[in-house]
Amino acid sequence: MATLETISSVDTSPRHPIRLVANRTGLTVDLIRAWEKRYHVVEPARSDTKRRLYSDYDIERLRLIRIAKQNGRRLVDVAPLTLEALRDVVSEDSRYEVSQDVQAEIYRPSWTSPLESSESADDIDALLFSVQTMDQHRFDQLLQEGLVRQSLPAFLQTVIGPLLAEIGESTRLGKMRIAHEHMATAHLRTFIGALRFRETYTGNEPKIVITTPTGQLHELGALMVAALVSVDGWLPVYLGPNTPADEIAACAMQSGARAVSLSLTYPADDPRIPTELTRLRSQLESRIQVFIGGSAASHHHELINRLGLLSPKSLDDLRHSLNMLRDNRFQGIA
Amino acid sequence: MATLETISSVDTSPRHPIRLVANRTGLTVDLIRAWEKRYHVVEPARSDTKRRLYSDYDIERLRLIRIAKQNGRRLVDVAPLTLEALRDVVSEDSRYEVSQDVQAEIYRPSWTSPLESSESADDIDALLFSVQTMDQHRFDQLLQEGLVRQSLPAFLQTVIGPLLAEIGESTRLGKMRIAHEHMATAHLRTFIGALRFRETYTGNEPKIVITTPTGQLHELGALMVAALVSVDGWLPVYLGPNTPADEIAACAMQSGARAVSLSLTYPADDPRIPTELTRLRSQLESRIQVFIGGSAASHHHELINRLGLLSPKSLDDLRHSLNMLRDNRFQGIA
DNA sequence: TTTATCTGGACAAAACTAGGACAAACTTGC
DNA sequence: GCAAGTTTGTCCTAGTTTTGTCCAGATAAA
Repeated sequence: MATLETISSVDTSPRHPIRLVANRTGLTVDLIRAWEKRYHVVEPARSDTKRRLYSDYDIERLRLIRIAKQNGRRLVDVAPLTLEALRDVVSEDSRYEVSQDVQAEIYRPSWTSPLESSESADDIDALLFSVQTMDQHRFDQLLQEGLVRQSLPAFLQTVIGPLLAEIGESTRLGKMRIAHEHMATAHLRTFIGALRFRETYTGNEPKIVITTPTGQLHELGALMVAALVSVDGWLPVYLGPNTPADEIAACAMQSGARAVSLSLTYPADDPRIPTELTRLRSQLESRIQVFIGGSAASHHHELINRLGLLSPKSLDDLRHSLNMLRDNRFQGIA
Repeated sequence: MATLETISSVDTSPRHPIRLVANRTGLTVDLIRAWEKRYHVVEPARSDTKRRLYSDYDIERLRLIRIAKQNGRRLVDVAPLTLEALRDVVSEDSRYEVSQDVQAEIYRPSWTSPLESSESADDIDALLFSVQTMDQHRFDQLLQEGLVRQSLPAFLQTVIGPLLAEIGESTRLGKMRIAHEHMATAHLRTFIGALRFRETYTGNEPKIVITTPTGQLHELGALMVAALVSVDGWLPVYLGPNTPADEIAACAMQSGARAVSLSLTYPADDPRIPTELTRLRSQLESRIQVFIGGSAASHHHELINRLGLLSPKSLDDLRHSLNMLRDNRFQGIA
């Protein structure tokens, strides 16, 4: 099954009814027809009884147009664009949409906020509720729907991140059972894991090894990073949680990676962390950049500086650093 | 081995009356007949007195068609598809995308032969090779392809199970690095996790809580069980690894589960196991069955018997026990 | 006897189509 | 900053197709 390579050349054979298109894009049936009527956004083929039949190509375009609109683009402007052009536009916008949202809370500009922060908060509440009622199906469904409404980086940063924090906190305070947390974690693991396959793979991407060091058993942060970087044209080499420094180094070497990303969450003060990080840095070629993220990264600020590692302040910051590294605009320690 | 032939492909022998089919698929009796009348969705065999007799294959197809409809497909489009083709369609829908070229494979007329054991061995070798070369894409691709060739239960039992054992053994002997094992585990976690979405909910399925007890950190066995039981019309409530007995019990109660399945692998002789199992059994209503599986289950044979738990000898055995449990419930009192 | 299934057909609800109306939100020009 | 125009999402009507349910009379099973 050519999951990966076919995404770049999307199937144009018409076969999907309008209802399915609505499901997948998150648009209403009426709206899809209205767009066709007014701007010929898509011109689906017809069955012998005049029913519309859409191709995968059409669906992907509609999905992207929806996101472009959410980012403040006007329909007239994006309607005539090809799939490729749309991808560029959306990818371009996604670099700013998160930071815009942060500003929105402060300045509250009337013109646009790609995602209302209240909307994200509603999403999170709905997700938390489905966890508490152990409604797995609803939980998965909400995750899928949330992703349709915004781009992946925005979704990870405004919904998944806060959701994880909230679940952790609720469990710690006893507002939620451990069983609930486990269920949510297991489903998120599956969901985020599957995201990595959404993006294109050409074979020329620079590689980045992603994992957590020995003692760090929580992998969701690392997995989010893996999903995120693949959007920007990196190929994640994902090792799951709890990998010894020697193994990380060996893996980076064998795969020819340009960077390593580690996620630290719990326990924050594990005594093995300094040892492992030091060991890792010493075994890696100096051209390989090491990023440390996660809620516990700040506990090791000094160590990180001393070893010459990088500790991005947010996922967005990480993306930015990686983009520079990828484009060779980044001269690390030589 | 008797297990192999029973699970290698979905049973096509006709034996189920229409009522049972309706119960298992969530369709009404009338609707099943209407679909047959109009689109020849299924053409069941008949008894000597003209009663319809459906096979497991038919039931599985009907369930998938029901799901496909829910996703917005038209009956005309999905009615003529084979079971395999339907699986792909449903899988594609529930993930919004994935393979674009399934169609090409779908109409390939050749009926693939049930697994040759040598063929499985080849699959496993190829998979191991891709792990050793850290070729993630090849690894994922091989997993996908393997699944197309045989049914999910067969695939889990003949490929994934042995593969896991082999990887574990190779790592223990130093033939493979820990990094390789980690990469393989992480990808398998994603792959098997995603399988659960291929199947689905009518809302009436009996539930089964699936997890591993405190101290057992390996979740792949449990996850395989989750994927497996969903094929047979159970709704898995999956909690990931390392769940305390109290939490398992609470979860079973809140979700109204009919059964609990635990997987034991490593460490095999963890002293917490007896305590946890005893605690679990005492907190659960007696109508809830508890199944213990995994390579370390045999270390606790005596305990399992004493507590009245069940320890199926294989995945196939587990399926069988669960089918009996489920049908007792659906058939009700005669 | 009572309950379940069979066939064939009728009927109704749901979904889709085309064309158009309308109001809210946004832009533009002054 | 206001008025006039534009863009855009939603809704309505009326006619068609698709799909789910129900009925009647007959036969089989429990």
